Amino acid sequence: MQALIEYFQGYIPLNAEETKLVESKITLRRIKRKQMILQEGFICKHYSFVVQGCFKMYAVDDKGNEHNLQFAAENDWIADLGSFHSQKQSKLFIEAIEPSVILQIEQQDLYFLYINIPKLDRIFKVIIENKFIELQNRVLQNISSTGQQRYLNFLEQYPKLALRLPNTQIASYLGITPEFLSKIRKELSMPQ
Amino acid sequence: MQALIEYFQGYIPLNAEETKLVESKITLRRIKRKQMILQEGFICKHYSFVVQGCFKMYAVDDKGNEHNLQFAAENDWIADLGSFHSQKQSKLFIEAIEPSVILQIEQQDLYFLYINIPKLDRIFKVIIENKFIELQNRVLQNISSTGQQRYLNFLEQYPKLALRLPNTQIASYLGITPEFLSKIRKELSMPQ
DNA sequence: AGTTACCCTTAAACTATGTTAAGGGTATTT
DNA sequence: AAATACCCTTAACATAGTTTAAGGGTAACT
Repeated sequence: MQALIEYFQGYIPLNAEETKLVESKITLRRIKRKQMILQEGFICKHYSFVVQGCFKMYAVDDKGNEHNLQFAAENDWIADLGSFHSQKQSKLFIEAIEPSVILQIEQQDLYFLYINIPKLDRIFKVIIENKFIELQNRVLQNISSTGQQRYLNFLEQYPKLALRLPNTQIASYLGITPEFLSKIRKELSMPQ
Repeated sequence: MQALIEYFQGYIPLNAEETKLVESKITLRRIKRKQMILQEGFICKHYSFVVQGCFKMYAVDDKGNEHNLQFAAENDWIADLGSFHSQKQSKLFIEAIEPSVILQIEQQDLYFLYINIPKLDRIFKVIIENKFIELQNRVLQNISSTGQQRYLNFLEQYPKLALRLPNTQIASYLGITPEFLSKIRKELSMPQ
Protein backbone atom coordinates (compact mmCIF):
# COMPACT_ATOMS: atom_id res chain seq x y z
CA MET A 1 0.00 0.00 0.00
CA GLN A 2 2.93 2.22 0.84
CA ALA A 3 4.24 1.77 -2.72
CA LEU A 4 1.30 3.66 -4.20
CA ILE A 5 1.44 6.50 -1.71
CA GLU A 6 5.13 6.97 -2.39
CA TYR A 7 4.41 6.88 -6.09
CA PHE A 8 1.86 9.71 -5.72
CA GLN A 9 4.27 11.67 -3.52
CA GLY A 10 6.65 11.57 -6.47
CA TYR A 11 4.19 13.81 -8.30
CA ILE A 12 2.56 15.95 -5.61
CA PRO A 13 2.70 15.48 -1.81
CA LEU A 14 -0.51 14.20 -0.23
CA ASN A 15 -1.38 15.15 3.35
CA ALA A 16 -2.39 12.62 6.01
CA GLU A 17 -6.09 13.04 5.41
CA GLU A 18 -5.78 12.61 1.66
CA THR A 19 -3.55 9.59 2.12
CA LYS A 20 -6.14 8.02 4.38
CA LEU A 21 -8.89 8.68 1.88
CA VAL A 22 -6.92 7.11 -0.94
CA GLU A 23 -6.06 4.08 1.19
CA SER A 24 -9.72 3.60 2.09
CA LYS A 25 -10.58 3.02 -1.57
CA ILE A 26 -7.70 0.74 -2.51
CA THR A 27 -7.78 -3.06 -2.51
CA LEU A 28 -4.70 -5.22 -2.53
CA ARG A 29 -4.80 -8.41 -4.57
CA ARG A 30 -2.35 -11.22 -5.20
CA ILE A 31 -2.51 -12.58 -8.73
CA LYS A 32 -1.13 -15.91 -9.90
CA ARG A 33 0.83 -16.37 -13.11
CA LYS A 34 -1.57 -16.65 -16.08
CA GLN A 35 -4.48 -15.38 -14.02
CA MET A 36 -6.55 -12.78 -15.84
CA ILE A 37 -7.82 -9.59 -14.26
CA LEU A 38 -9.77 -8.62 -17.38
CA GLN A 39 -11.28 -10.73 -20.14
CA GLU A 40 -12.88 -9.82 -23.45
CA GLY A 41 -16.62 -9.27 -23.11
CA PHE A 42 -16.36 -7.99 -19.54
CA ILE A 43 -16.30 -4.43 -18.29
CA CYS A 44 -12.97 -3.18 -17.01
CA LYS A 45 -13.94 -2.45 -13.41
CA HIS A 46 -10.53 -1.53 -12.00
CA TYR A 47 -7.59 0.73 -12.52
CA SER A 48 -4.68 -1.42 -11.33
CA PHE A 49 -1.32 -0.34 -9.96
CA VAL A 50 1.39 -2.99 -10.13
CA VAL A 51 3.32 -3.29 -6.88
CA GLN A 52 5.15 -6.47 -7.81
CA GLY A 53 5.13 -8.65 -10.91
CA CYS A 54 4.26 -8.10 -14.55
CA PHE A 55 1.16 -8.03 -16.76
CA LYS A 56 0.32 -7.97 -20.42
CA MET A 57 -2.77 -6.43 -22.03
CA TYR A 58 -3.67 -7.91 -25.39
CA ALA A 59 -6.34 -8.39 -28.03
CA VAL A 60 -7.07 -11.71 -29.74
CA ASP A 61 -7.85 -11.61 -33.46
CA ASP A 62 -10.17 -13.90 -35.43
CA LYS A 63 -7.33 -16.33 -36.09
CA GLY A 64 -6.75 -16.66 -32.34
CA ASN A 65 -3.47 -14.72 -32.32
CA GLU A 66 -2.67 -12.46 -29.40
CA HIS A 67 -1.43 -8.91 -29.95
CA ASN A 68 0.22 -7.24 -26.98
CA LEU A 69 -0.81 -3.63 -26.53
CA GLN A 70 1.00 -3.00 -23.30
CA PHE A 71 3.14 -4.50 -20.57
CA ALA A 72 3.00 -3.23 -17.01
CA ALA A 73 5.59 -3.97 -14.35
CA GLU A 74 6.35 -2.42 -10.94
CA ASN A 75 5.02 1.14 -10.46
CA ASP A 76 3.02 1.08 -13.65
CA TRP A 77 -0.74 1.25 -14.19
CA ILE A 78 -2.84 -1.06 -16.27
CA ALA A 79 -6.46 -0.92 -17.39
CA ASP A 80 -8.53 -0.81 -20.54
CA LEU A 81 -9.31 2.88 -20.16
CA GLY A 82 -11.89 2.84 -22.93
CA SER A 83 -13.95 0.20 -21.16
CA PHE A 84 -13.22 1.59 -17.70
CA HIS A 85 -14.62 5.02 -18.46
CA SER A 86 -17.44 4.07 -20.81
CA GLN A 87 -18.41 0.98 -18.78
CA LYS A 88 -18.76 -0.87 -22.06
CA GLN A 89 -17.55 -4.39 -22.78
CA SER A 90 -13.83 -4.65 -23.29
CA LYS A 91 -12.21 -6.31 -26.28
CA LEU A 92 -9.01 -6.86 -24.33
CA PHE A 93 -7.44 -9.28 -21.88
CA ILE A 94 -5.14 -8.38 -19.00
CA GLU A 95 -3.12 -11.32 -17.72
CA ALA A 96 -0.33 -11.79 -15.20
CA ILE A 97 2.94 -12.94 -16.77
CA GLU A 98 4.47 -13.43 -13.31
CA PRO A 99 2.99 -13.95 -9.84
CA SER A 100 2.00 -10.41 -8.94
CA VAL A 101 0.71 -8.04 -6.31
CA ILE A 102 -1.53 -5.17 -7.38
CA LEU A 103 -3.52 -2.34 -5.85
CA GLN A 104 -6.92 -1.82 -7.41
CA ILE A 105 -9.40 0.99 -7.41
CA GLU A 106 -12.91 0.82 -8.80
CA GLN A 107 -14.29 3.38 -11.22
CA GLN A 108 -16.78 4.94 -8.80
CA ASP A 109 -14.16 5.14 -6.07
CA LEU A 110 -11.68 6.81 -8.39
CA TYR A 111 -14.31 9.36 -9.41
CA PHE A 112 -15.02 9.94 -5.73
CA LEU A 113 -11.34 10.58 -5.12
CA TYR A 114 -11.13 12.93 -8.12
CA ILE A 115 -13.89 15.01 -6.54
CA ASN A 116 -12.47 15.02 -3.03
CA ILE A 117 -8.79 15.33 -3.85
CA PRO A 118 -8.53 17.70 -6.82
CA LYS A 119 -4.79 17.22 -7.07
CA LEU A 120 -5.45 13.66 -8.21
CA ASP A 121 -6.82 15.15 -11.43
CA ARG A 122 -3.45 16.79 -11.86
CA ILE A 123 -1.51 13.65 -11.00
CA PHE A 124 -3.45 11.39 -13.34
CA LYS A 125 -3.34 14.03 -16.06
CA VAL A 126 0.46 13.98 -15.90
CA ILE A 127 0.58 10.18 -15.74
CA ILE A 128 -1.59 9.77 -18.81
CA GLU A 129 0.23 12.55 -20.66
CA ASN A 130 3.49 10.69 -20.20
CA LYS A 131 1.89 7.49 -21.39
CA PHE A 132 0.49 9.33 -24.38
CA ILE A 133 3.93 10.63 -25.34
CA GLU A 134 5.37 7.13 -25.02
CA LEU A 135 2.58 5.67 -27.12
CA GLN A 136 3.05 8.32 -29.79
CA ASN A 137 6.69 7.32 -30.08
CA ARG A 138 5.59 3.74 -30.51
CA VAL A 139 3.20 4.72 -33.30
CA LEU A 140 5.99 6.62 -35.01
CA GLN A 141 8.19 3.53 -34.83
CA ASN A 142 5.39 1.36 -36.17
CA ILE A 143 4.74 3.50 -39.22
CA SER A 144 8.36 4.31 -40.02
CA SER A 145 10.67 1.47 -38.97
CA THR A 146 11.43 -2.14 -39.82
CA GLY A 147 10.94 -4.98 -37.37
CA GLN A 148 14.65 -5.01 -36.64
CA GLN A 149 14.74 -1.32 -35.78
CA ARG A 150 11.68 -1.68 -33.57
CA TYR A 151 13.27 -4.63 -31.76
CA LEU A 152 16.51 -2.73 -31.14
CA ASN A 153 14.52 0.24 -29.94
CA PHE A 154 12.54 -1.96 -27.56
CA LEU A 155 15.73 -3.38 -26.07
CA GLU A 156 17.05 0.13 -25.58
CA GLN A 157 13.85 1.57 -24.14
CA TYR A 158 12.88 -1.35 -21.90
CA PRO A 159 16.11 -3.24 -21.14
CA LYS A 160 14.86 -4.69 -17.85
CA LEU A 161 11.53 -5.74 -19.30
CA ALA A 162 13.28 -7.41 -22.24
CA LEU A 163 15.10 -9.69 -19.79
CA ARG A 164 11.90 -10.70 -18.03
CA LEU A 165 9.80 -11.42 -21.09
CA PRO A 166 9.89 -14.43 -23.41
CA ASN A 167 10.62 -13.42 -27.00
CA THR A 168 7.19 -14.55 -28.13
CA GLN A 169 5.69 -11.79 -26.01
CA ILE A 170 8.09 -9.20 -27.32
CA ALA A 171 7.35 -10.24 -30.91
CA SER A 172 3.64 -9.87 -30.24
CA TYR A 173 4.24 -6.37 -28.87
CA LEU A 174 6.35 -5.38 -31.88
CA GLY A 175 3.77 -6.65 -34.33
CA ILE A 176 5.89 -9.43 -35.84
CA THR A 177 5.84 -13.24 -35.60
CA PRO A 178 8.11 -15.10 -33.17
CA GLU A 179 9.73 -16.80 -36.18
CA PHE A 180 10.61 -13.48 -37.71
CA LEU A 181 11.98 -12.17 -34.43
CA SER A 182 14.14 -15.26 -34.30
CA LYS A 183 15.50 -14.39 -37.74
CA ILE A 184 16.15 -10.80 -36.64
CA ARG A 185 18.04 -12.00 -33.57
CA LYS A 186 20.14 -14.32 -35.70
CA GLU A 187 21.07 -11.49 -38.08
CA LEU A 188 21.99 -9.24 -35.15
CA SER A 189 24.16 -11.94 -33.58
CA MET A 190 26.05 -12.73 -36.77
CA PRO A 191 29.40 -11.05 -37.48
CA GLN A 192 28.70 -8.04 -39.71
CA MET B 1 -12.29 32.64 -29.35
CA GLN B 2 -15.86 31.62 -28.59
CA ALA B 3 -15.18 28.22 -30.16
CA LEU B 4 -12.72 27.26 -27.42
CA ILE B 5 -14.94 28.43 -24.58
CA GLU B 6 -17.83 26.40 -25.99
CA TYR B 7 -15.50 23.45 -26.34
CA PHE B 8 -14.56 23.67 -22.64
CA GLN B 9 -18.22 24.08 -21.67
CA GLY B 10 -18.79 20.72 -23.34
CA TYR B 11 -16.69 19.20 -20.55
CA ILE B 12 -17.33 21.36 -17.49
CA PRO B 13 -19.02 24.80 -17.34
CA LEU B 14 -16.68 27.73 -16.72
CA ASN B 15 -17.95 30.82 -14.92
CA ALA B 16 -17.49 34.36 -16.23
CA GLU B 17 -14.31 34.97 -14.26
CA GLU B 18 -12.70 31.73 -15.39
CA THR B 19 -13.70 32.41 -18.98
CA LYS B 20 -12.09 35.81 -18.80
CA LEU B 21 -8.90 34.35 -17.37
CA VAL B 22 -8.68 31.75 -20.13
CA GLU B 23 -9.32 34.36 -22.80
CA SER B 24 -6.57 36.58 -21.40
CA LYS B 25 -3.99 33.88 -22.11
CA ILE B 26 -5.13 32.85 -25.57
CA THR B 27 -3.75 34.20 -28.85
CA LEU B 28 -5.54 33.87 -32.16
CA ARG B 29 -3.41 33.21 -35.23
CA ARG B 30 -4.19 32.81 -38.91
CA ILE B 31 -1.97 30.25 -40.61
CA LYS B 32 -1.44 29.89 -44.34
CA ARG B 33 -1.41 26.56 -46.15
CA LYS B 34 2.02 24.90 -45.81
CA GLN B 35 3.02 27.26 -43.03
CA MET B 36 4.68 25.48 -40.11
CA ILE B 37 3.90 26.20 -36.48
CA LEU B 38 6.59 23.80 -35.27
CA GLN B 39 9.83 22.64 -36.87
CA GLU B 40 12.35 19.99 -35.88
CA GLY B 41 15.06 21.37 -33.63
CA PHE B 42 12.78 23.97 -32.06
CA ILE B 43 10.94 23.80 -28.77
CA CYS B 44 7.19 23.35 -28.99
CA LYS B 45 6.09 26.57 -27.31
CA HIS B 46 2.33 26.33 -27.83
CA TYR B 47 -0.62 24.07 -27.29
CA SER B 48 -2.82 24.87 -30.29
CA PHE B 49 -6.57 24.52 -30.66
CA VAL B 50 -7.81 24.36 -34.24
CA VAL B 51 -10.79 26.65 -34.85
CA GLN B 52 -10.76 26.30 -38.61
CA GLY B 53 -8.57 24.37 -41.02
CA CYS B 54 -6.40 21.29 -40.73
CA PHE B 55 -2.86 20.39 -39.64
CA LYS B 56 -0.51 17.45 -39.79
CA MET B 57 2.23 16.58 -37.31
CA TYR B 58 5.01 14.46 -38.76
CA ALA B 59 8.58 13.25 -38.41
CA VAL B 60 11.09 13.15 -41.26
CA ASP B 61 13.40 10.12 -41.44
CA ASP B 62 16.99 9.98 -42.71
CA LYS B 63 15.78 9.30 -46.25
CA GLY B 64 13.72 12.48 -46.16
CA ASN B 65 10.35 10.68 -45.95
CA GLU B 66 7.58 12.19 -43.87
CA HIS B 67 5.60 10.06 -41.41
CA ASN B 68 2.32 11.50 -40.21
CA LEU B 69 1.73 11.02 -36.52
CA GLN B 70 -1.46 13.00 -36.24
CA PHE B 71 -3.94 15.17 -38.07
CA ALA B 72 -5.90 17.90 -36.30
CA ALA B 73 -8.99 19.59 -37.72
CA GLU B 74 -11.69 21.76 -36.13
CA ASN B 75 -12.04 21.42 -32.34
CA ASP B 76 -8.92 19.32 -32.01
CA TRP B 77 -5.66 20.10 -30.24
CA ILE B 78 -2.19 19.80 -31.63
CA ALA B 79 1.25 20.02 -30.03
CA ASP B 80 4.36 17.93 -29.53
CA LEU B 81 3.56 17.25 -25.89
CA GLY B 82 6.96 15.74 -25.19
CA SER B 83 8.74 18.91 -26.27
CA PHE B 84 6.06 21.20 -24.82
CA HIS B 85 6.40 19.82 -21.30
CA SER B 86 10.11 19.08 -21.23
CA GLN B 87 11.04 22.26 -23.16
CA LYS B 88 13.46 20.14 -25.15
CA GLN B 89 14.00 20.31 -28.90
CA SER B 90 11.28 18.67 -30.92
CA LYS B 91 11.89 16.08 -33.61
CA LEU B 92 8.55 16.86 -35.22
CA PHE B 93 6.98 19.30 -37.64
CA ILE B 94 3.46 20.72 -37.43
CA GLU B 95 2.23 22.15 -40.70
CA ALA B 96 -1.06 23.55 -41.98
CA ILE B 97 -2.64 21.46 -44.74
CA GLU B 98 -5.30 24.12 -45.29
CA PRO B 99 -5.50 27.84 -44.50
CA SER B 100 -6.31 27.75 -40.80
CA VAL B 101 -7.27 29.69 -37.71
CA ILE B 102 -5.93 28.53 -34.36
CA LEU B 103 -5.96 29.57 -30.72
CA GLN B 104 -2.64 29.17 -28.98
CA ILE B 105 -1.56 29.06 -25.39
CA GLU B 106 2.00 29.14 -24.15
CA GLN B 107 3.37 26.61 -21.69
CA GLN B 108 3.76 29.05 -18.79
CA ASP B 109 0.28 30.45 -19.36
CA LEU B 110 -1.25 26.99 -19.43
CA TYR B 111 0.50 26.12 -16.17
CA PHE B 112 -0.80 29.39 -14.73
CA LEU B 113 -4.33 28.44 -15.76
CA TYR B 114 -3.94 24.94 -14.28
CA ILE B 115 -3.11 26.54 -10.94
CA ASN B 116 -5.88 29.13 -11.02
CA ILE B 117 -8.63 27.02 -12.57
CA PRO B 118 -8.30 23.53 -11.09
CA LYS B 119 -11.09 22.18 -13.26
CA LEU B 120 -8.80 22.64 -16.26
CA ASP B 121 -6.72 19.79 -14.86
CA ARG B 122 -9.83 17.68 -15.04
CA ILE B 123 -10.74 18.85 -18.53
CA PHE B 124 -7.30 18.26 -19.99
CA LYS B 125 -7.05 14.93 -18.20
CA VAL B 126 -10.21 13.78 -19.95
CA ILE B 127 -9.08 15.19 -23.31
CA ILE B 128 -5.76 13.39 -23.16
CA GLU B 129 -7.36 10.18 -21.88
CA ASN B 130 -9.60 10.12 -24.92
CA LYS B 131 -6.65 10.75 -27.18
CA PHE B 132 -4.76 7.97 -25.42
CA ILE B 133 -7.61 5.50 -26.02
CA GLU B 134 -7.72 6.51 -29.68
CA LEU B 135 -3.98 6.12 -30.02
CA GLN B 136 -4.05 2.72 -28.36
CA ASN B 137 -6.55 1.57 -30.95
CA ARG B 138 -4.23 2.80 -33.64
CA VAL B 139 -1.33 0.83 -32.17
CA LEU B 140 -3.50 -2.27 -32.06
CA GLN B 141 -4.32 -1.81 -35.73
CA ASN B 142 -0.67 -1.26 -36.58
CA ILE B 143 0.51 -4.44 -34.91
CA SER B 144 -2.36 -6.66 -35.99
CA SER B 145 -3.78 -5.55 -39.35
CA THR B 146 -2.78 -5.30 -43.01
CA GLY B 147 -2.55 -2.00 -44.86
CA GLN B 148 -5.93 -2.63 -46.44
CA GLN B 149 -7.63 -3.18 -43.09
CA ARG B 150 -6.00 -0.07 -41.65
CA TYR B 151 -7.13 1.98 -44.64
CA LEU B 152 -10.73 0.77 -44.35
CA ASN B 153 -10.64 1.46 -40.64
CA PHE B 154 -9.34 4.98 -41.26
CA LEU B 155 -12.17 5.68 -43.71
CA GLU B 156 -14.67 4.44 -41.15
CA GLN B 157 -13.19 6.30 -38.21
CA TYR B 158 -12.43 9.60 -39.94
CA PRO B 159 -14.79 9.81 -42.93
CA LYS B 160 -14.77 13.61 -43.10
CA LEU B 161 -11.01 13.85 -42.74
CA ALA B 162 -10.55 11.26 -45.47
CA LEU B 163 -12.38 13.54 -47.90
CA ARG B 164 -10.22 16.54 -47.05
CA LEU B 165 -6.85 14.83 -47.22
CA PRO B 166 -4.83 13.81 -50.27
CA ASN B 167 -4.15 10.08 -50.34
CA THR B 168 -0.42 10.64 -49.96
CA GLN B 169 -1.08 12.07 -46.51
CA ILE B 170 -3.35 9.20 -45.55
CA ALA B 171 -0.75 6.68 -46.74
CA SER B 172 1.89 8.38 -44.61
CA TYR B 173 -0.43 8.18 -41.60
CA LEU B 174 -1.13 4.49 -42.20
CA GLY B 175 2.56 3.67 -42.56
CA ILE B 176 2.44 2.59 -46.21
CA THR B 177 3.65 4.12 -49.47
CA PRO B 178 1.28 6.11 -51.70
CA GLU B 179 1.88 3.53 -54.44
CA PHE B 180 0.72 0.73 -52.20
CA LEU B 181 -2.33 2.69 -51.10
CA SER B 182 -3.13 3.13 -54.76
CA LYS B 183 -2.97 -0.63 -55.20
CA ILE B 184 -5.23 -1.13 -52.18
CA ARG B 185 -7.76 1.33 -53.56
CA LYS B 186 -7.75 -0.45 -56.88
CA GLU B 187 -8.39 -3.82 -55.25
CA LEU B 188 -11.22 -2.36 -53.21
CA SER B 189 -12.83 -0.77 -56.26
CA MET B 190 -12.66 -3.92 -58.38
CA PRO B 191 -15.64 -6.26 -58.48
CA GLN B 192 -14.94 -8.98 -55.91
C1' DA C 1 -3.09 31.96 -69.26
C1' DG C 2 0.77 29.62 -68.61
C1' DT C 3 3.68 27.18 -65.72
C1' DT C 4 4.98 24.73 -61.92
C1' DA C 5 4.22 21.72 -58.27
C1' DC C 6 1.78 18.17 -56.61
C1' DC C 7 -1.11 14.15 -56.78
C1' DC C 8 -2.75 9.61 -58.46
C1' DT C 9 -2.02 5.54 -60.91
C1' DT C 10 0.37 1.48 -63.13
C1' DA C 11 3.65 -2.15 -63.42
C1' DA C 12 7.87 -4.87 -62.83
C1' DA C 13 11.44 -6.16 -59.85
C1' DC C 14 12.76 -6.41 -55.29
C1' DT C 15 12.71 -6.86 -50.00
C1' DA C 16 10.43 -7.52 -45.61
C1' DT C 17 7.56 -10.23 -43.22
C1' DG C 18 4.21 -14.22 -42.63
C1' DT C 19 3.07 -19.27 -42.88
C1' DT C 20 3.74 -23.89 -42.25
C1' DA C 21 6.16 -27.62 -40.51
C1' DA C 22 9.47 -29.71 -37.82
C1' DG C 23 12.85 -30.64 -33.95
C1' DG C 24 15.15 -29.83 -29.65
C1' DG C 25 15.43 -27.43 -25.22
C1' DT C 26 13.66 -25.86 -20.78
C1' DA C 27 10.48 -24.79 -17.32
C1' DT C 28 5.94 -26.26 -14.92
C1' DT C 29 2.73 -29.39 -13.58
C1' DT C 30 1.30 -34.01 -12.18
C1' DA D 1 10.59 -38.60 -12.52
C1' DA D 2 7.56 -38.41 -16.08
C1' DA D 3 4.64 -35.80 -18.73
C1' DT D 4 3.07 -31.76 -20.55
C1' DA D 5 3.20 -27.23 -22.08
C1' DC D 6 5.83 -23.69 -23.71
C1' DC D 7 9.65 -21.55 -25.98
C1' DC D 8 13.27 -20.91 -29.51
C1' DT D 9 15.13 -21.88 -33.82
C1' DT D 10 15.54 -23.25 -38.79
C1' DA D 11 14.12 -23.50 -43.47
C1' DA D 12 11.18 -23.59 -47.68
C1' DC D 13 7.62 -21.28 -49.54
C1' DA D 14 3.91 -17.55 -49.83
C1' DT D 15 2.24 -12.88 -49.34
C1' DA D 16 2.47 -7.93 -48.10
C1' DG D 17 4.64 -3.96 -48.96
C1' DT D 18 8.59 -1.04 -51.28
C1' DT D 19 11.29 0.83 -54.98
C1' DT D 20 11.93 2.73 -59.25
C1' DA D 21 10.30 4.68 -63.25
C1' DA D 22 6.98 6.63 -66.00
C1' DG D 23 2.71 9.18 -67.62
C1' DG D 24 -1.35 11.90 -67.19
C1' DG D 25 -4.41 14.87 -64.41
C1' DT D 26 -5.51 18.65 -61.46
C1' DA D 27 -4.77 22.38 -58.31
C1' DA D 28 -1.78 26.35 -57.02
C1' DC D 29 1.29 30.21 -57.99
C1' DT D 30 2.89 34.28 -61.16
